[in-house]
Amino acid sequence: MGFHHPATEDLELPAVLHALSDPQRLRIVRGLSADPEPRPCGAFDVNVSKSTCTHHFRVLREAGVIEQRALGAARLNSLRREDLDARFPGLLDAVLESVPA
Amino acid sequence: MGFHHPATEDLELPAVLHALSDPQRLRIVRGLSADPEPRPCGAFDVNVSKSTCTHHFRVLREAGVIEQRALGAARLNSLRREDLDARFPGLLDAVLESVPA
DNA sequence: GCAACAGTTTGACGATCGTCGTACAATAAA
DNA sequence: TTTATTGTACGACGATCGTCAAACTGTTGC
Repeated sequence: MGFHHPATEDLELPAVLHALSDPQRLRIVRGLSADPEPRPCGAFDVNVSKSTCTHHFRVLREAGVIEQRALGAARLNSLRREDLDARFPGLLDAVLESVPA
Repeated sequence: MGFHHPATEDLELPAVLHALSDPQRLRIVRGLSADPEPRPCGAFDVNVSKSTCTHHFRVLREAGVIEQRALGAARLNSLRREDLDARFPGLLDAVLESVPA
């Protein structure tokens, strides 16, 4: 419950880059960008266990890449695109537009 | 001596992001961007030991962020800006233009 | 109430990371 | 030929990482 979301001005570049440097998390962010509709953790194409999933979403949240909002038992995840663009202009777009490999 | 530099088309986003996610390496890249003149490892504002320095330059090189060219005993480091821009347009600029914290 | 569902917490595991010191190789300068 | 200078190679160290399974909390629905 103690969901900590860093303030926009507290976002740190190394933390954001590290959060984005993992393939699984990159896939989460890509999915969230393709369809910005906030949705629960289970609704992502991530083939790892539940606990690993929790871990990845926490890394993304604590770096300030995503926002997690509780809705009942679920956690609605959304991209903090505005905050990221304000703090690191062009970064998210550059990451997302890179050839999907 | 077996300096391995990945080909442009082999650059991988997670590896590049990981290479850039360390403060020391970020400082190296920033310095190399501020003054693109190729220069030896010792000419950087990095306060770690020699061996750690070698390590950081290798991570950057193997991710394809920098190029290392031997000149006598020294290793001339330069930014692979064109290759990075070709493979991940806008990424390096976004990283470098983010507020220097 | 009870079962199913959605995530978290904890603890563990091997792997990688950032760091160092020492020893080494190669070049440059004396 | 010595003696610096520049950087690499090789362990080593504690810390963090990505992963999992098991147990748990909280919600939804019967």
